[in-house]
Amino acid sequence: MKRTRSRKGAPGIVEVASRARVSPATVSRFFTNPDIVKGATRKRIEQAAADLGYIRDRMAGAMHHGFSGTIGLIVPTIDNAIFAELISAFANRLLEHDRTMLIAAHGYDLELEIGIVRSLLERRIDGVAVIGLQHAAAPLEMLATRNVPVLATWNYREDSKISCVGADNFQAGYEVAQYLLDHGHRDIALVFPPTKGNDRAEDRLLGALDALQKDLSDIPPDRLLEALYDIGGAKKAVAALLSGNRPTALICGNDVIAQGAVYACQLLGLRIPDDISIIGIGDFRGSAHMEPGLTTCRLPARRIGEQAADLLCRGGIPPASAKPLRNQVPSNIVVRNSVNRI
Amino acid sequence: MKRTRSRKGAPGIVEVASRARVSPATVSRFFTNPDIVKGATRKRIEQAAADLGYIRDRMAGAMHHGFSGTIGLIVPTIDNAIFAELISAFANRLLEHDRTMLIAAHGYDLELEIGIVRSLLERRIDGVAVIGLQHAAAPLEMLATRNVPVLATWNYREDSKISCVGADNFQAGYEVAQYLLDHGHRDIALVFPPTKGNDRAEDRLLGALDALQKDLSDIPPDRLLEALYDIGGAKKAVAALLSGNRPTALICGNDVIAQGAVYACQLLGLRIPDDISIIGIGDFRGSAHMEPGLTTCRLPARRIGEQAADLLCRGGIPPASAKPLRNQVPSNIVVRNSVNRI
DNA sequence: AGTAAAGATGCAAACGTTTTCATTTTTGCC
DNA sequence: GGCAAAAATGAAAACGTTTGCATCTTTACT
Repeated sequence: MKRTRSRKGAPGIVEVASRARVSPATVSRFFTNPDIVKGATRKRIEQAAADLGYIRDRMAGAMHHGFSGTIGLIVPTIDNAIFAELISAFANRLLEHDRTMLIAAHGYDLELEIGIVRSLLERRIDGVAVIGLQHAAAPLEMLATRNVPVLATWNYREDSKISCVGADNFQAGYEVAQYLLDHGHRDIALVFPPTKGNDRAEDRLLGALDALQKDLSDIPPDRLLEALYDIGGAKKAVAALLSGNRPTALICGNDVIAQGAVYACQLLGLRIPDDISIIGIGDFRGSAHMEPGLTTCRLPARRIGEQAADLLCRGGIPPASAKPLRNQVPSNIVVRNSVNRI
Repeated sequence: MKRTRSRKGAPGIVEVASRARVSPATVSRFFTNPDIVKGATRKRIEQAAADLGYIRDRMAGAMHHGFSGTIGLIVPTIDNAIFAELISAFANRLLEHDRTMLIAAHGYDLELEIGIVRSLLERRIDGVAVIGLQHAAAPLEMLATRNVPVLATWNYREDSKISCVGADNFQAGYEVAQYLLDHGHRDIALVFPPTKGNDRAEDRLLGALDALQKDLSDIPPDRLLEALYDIGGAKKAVAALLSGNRPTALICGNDVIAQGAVYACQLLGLRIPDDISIIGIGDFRGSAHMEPGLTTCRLPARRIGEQAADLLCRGGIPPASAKPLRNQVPSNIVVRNSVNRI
């Protein structure tokens, strides 16, 4: 099983060193902390490294200080608008910090997380960001044992067990519901993804219900719909709902579902917002430009991603044993054209 | 700058070895190739490793054989439906191969690729997948020098300089144009992203033009529109186009643009396909479910991603000096409801 | 000009595996 | 039961850096 294809062509630090007529140690110092080598020497090393096309081997370095310069990101899914902006922002910000991102998806199956965490740990990640606050104990323990900082993103709770940066999803749910109430809606249906293992969706739903139950009697069960986490599924579910006696407004657990709902309406020839109002949560890419523009609760994904990256890179995350760090980013309703006053 | 937080809690192969009363070498063998250690010993090692919560350190391993178990993926953008399915499929398949994915985006700026490649190389990636066939020379050279296999995905050309797996984008462009011609359209406008540095878009455009020019005289310049790579931009551009004397059909460089075009029509109160036909390229997530369902040319992103991962993991990619490997995956028109016969 | 402190550099020992080679144990066979 | 061959294991040398300590230069100050 000998691989013929080897890293043979690659010059190492010692080649650079001998070409620059210094010791390997100095070359190493030059790369980690250029200021401590004298100007003249620095020039020579720079030149030698350039001539040879030297590329650092961070793995070898990581053997010592234990830091690989790699940060993990575990998301439920990549193939979806939901986390795209977060992932993107996170990755770009990591790059600015001279880190790289190891990413993996578990498809909303929290049990898979353990395998992923293990795989990341084997690669010596310096830290890991996850989505949401709800996770199996095992992976968290594994990370804690090895003192790898973990940061939950996307959702914020003031009583979170682990450090988090995100928006208060309960409040987001509350706000959209309140918004509809404020606009005179009284017959409101909710379309949400399965909340099992998904604290974001759960919190939103709870928030919405909380607001609604203040003004309304209990929500009849047929006004609470479960839709799978994609446009097609939501479209079908909503189409079914709307064929019957229909509510005046829809709260969608996220913008992807809202998009499906909008399509369902168009399919049925219902005008939005005249015949029915729709509000989403998330403000994903595309929500602004669809027709009609989707009124939704904006969760600042970019900001969350960037903050998460900064925190993880700067090492500002307290160990698992200490009080978690909790950063809340604000969410806010952005009103467009999918909700009517009645 | 001493970090207090260390990997101290982590047992190594030697701890496992002594607990199992074998040499470290045997433990190592157990993990790389379990079959060559005797059943009884195997049990003991298994047990010891479990007791200690041992996790392999692939970095240390990589120091020898040079393979890190990490594959890079460089995409123009993550935050976009375009590559989401590809990325997702690629990542999942890598996981099955027990590899992890290092991903980075350059935002359609090929000059940034060099920095990314360098950063990946520093982490000793075993291979890298890129999008499209057009790339700056420097990063490619860097990779070739170090014998890191490179695979271009998404686009296929029979004369590609580097190994590739993808669909023939020229043909895809040709097909959608031909499809419109077959449906009686003669006044056709094209909405494409900037083709500079984007061989996929360029090939599609060339293909479409090729088909059109067989049947039509030259395309008047006002029928060729450039739209930015996002829904909002496309929507605006198309809305402007359609306010004037409008074509009977639109060829969109990809489904994202098509989506923007659809919204533009809805904004203007144009019915699709009665007032205007729209065809896309890509068949991204959501295209099937929008209203109307988008007729488009399907590029099998999932398949491309999986093939790419397989190729990269199995080591089936010829060195840069040899004849490239070229895998074409078929594209095909999927007809839905956005094109009319006239 | 002389000396102590500060600044640069070199030496060599890590880091945690894998792997070659040598050695020991087991197996198959007469 | 003994012997050769095969299988399993062990010892130790890598892999390419970083870093503490030691050494050699330079600087700053009297």
